[in-house]
Amino acid sequence: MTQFEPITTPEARPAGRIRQQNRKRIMDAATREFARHGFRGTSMSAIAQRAGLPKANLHYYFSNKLNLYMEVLRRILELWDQAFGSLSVEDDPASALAGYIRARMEFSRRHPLVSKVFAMEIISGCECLSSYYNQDYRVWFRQRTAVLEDWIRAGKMAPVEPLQLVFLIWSSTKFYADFSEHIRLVTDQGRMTRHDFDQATDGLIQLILRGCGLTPPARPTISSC
Amino acid sequence: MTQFEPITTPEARPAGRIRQQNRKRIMDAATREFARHGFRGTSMSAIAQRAGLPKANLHYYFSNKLNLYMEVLRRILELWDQAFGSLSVEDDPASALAGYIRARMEFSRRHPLVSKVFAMEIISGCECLSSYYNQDYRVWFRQRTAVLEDWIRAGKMAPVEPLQLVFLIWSSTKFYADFSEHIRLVTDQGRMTRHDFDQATDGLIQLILRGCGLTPPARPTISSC
DNA sequence: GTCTATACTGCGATAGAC
DNA sequence: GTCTATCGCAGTATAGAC
Repeated sequence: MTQFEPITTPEARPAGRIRQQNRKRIMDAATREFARHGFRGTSMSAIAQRAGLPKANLHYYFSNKLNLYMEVLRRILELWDQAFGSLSVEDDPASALAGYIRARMEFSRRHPLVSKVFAMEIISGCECLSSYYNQDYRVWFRQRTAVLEDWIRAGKMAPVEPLQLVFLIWSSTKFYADFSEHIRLVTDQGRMTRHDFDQATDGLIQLILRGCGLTPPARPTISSC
Repeated sequence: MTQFEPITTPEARPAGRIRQQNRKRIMDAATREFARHGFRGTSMSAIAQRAGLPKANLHYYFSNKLNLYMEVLRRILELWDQAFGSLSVEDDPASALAGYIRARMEFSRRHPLVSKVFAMEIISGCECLSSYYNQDYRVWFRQRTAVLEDWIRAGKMAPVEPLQLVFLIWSSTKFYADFSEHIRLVTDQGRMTRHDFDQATDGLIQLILRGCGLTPPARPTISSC
């Protein structure tokens, strides 16, 4: 099914530009709404309004609400997989962990809505995500903790419970996306700037690496103040 | 308005036992539902069903859905205030921070639903909580970070950005309540036991305190294995 | 392929019998 | 004070004109 195959069967149709554009418009709008109100709390009309389309139109692109939601989740998981490379035993623990924290913070900064949809789904009980957990993720996760165990066994870092460390990094970085409103209200400032994020990232790296008995590597100061 | 005042005016009525019981039943049921589906995603009928009451009955105890939600939030904030004492400059940083982390983890273990309602509300944009943030909380929060600053200035701990440290503790402990389903699916085990929580708590204390340049105090091993 | 009109369901909330 | 019946409305989804 290449892009240049002649349009014959309806299924194989490579979906016109307008269709793809509208699908994206809808999914972007849906992401915003789902991030704020979760699956049940979101209405198709709200999504339609945000996408600038009549609500009946959504059913032309997505068979139903659940289908749209699943597509949004699927796109999120793709983004996710792209964003975080895998750790390797050969890596230097300090720079590998720092890189991981940095990548996660960058994700929180660039895709806060995506992170929120994910958070909502998990808090709601993972009904739509459980299939995903059963597949590749658990393997990917074990591989990650296994690397940490190897590092500890080799004396490269303090004997930290790998699971706890991964959870710590997960939660502390995700926090800056999911609870941005909490941060905004507590600090009494506007939304965090790129610079704020950089500082928070460096601080987290310092804290966590020191917590693991590691010294943070020289931070790549591309900054321009 | 004591408990023994004669029943005269309707407002001052000390609200019969049954009424108080039913209110609690409803609020408990509501907490479960709100924790799972957020404000918009929760229906009054679902709450009624869980509480074992006809849905019209809820409107007898709470004027409307928003009112019920706000009451649930208010009860949560009370619990919150009770749970976490305030830090003092005189305290020993290590044991004070350890105590704080322990208190938060204990809260996550005992009140996961409460934590989830709170998380949902924040992710949804804090529309109902913003008034709370404007009042005492910000002061309470500043006082807390100020103590950290004092400790750092006195050379009692490493120069960590206080805000980041508080956020780190907030997120890493809240994680065990809000993302319990994620943990369950990743670890492929049942719900975390009390013992699991104790281990996670100790691990977190180790990691965070070392990250702050502190040595964890001897942990109060009341355990009985 | 796209929009308008509408069917049908379940929601929050209320009226009124008891 | 409590329950049954029901209203009005917003929700998802579809039918059918164009």
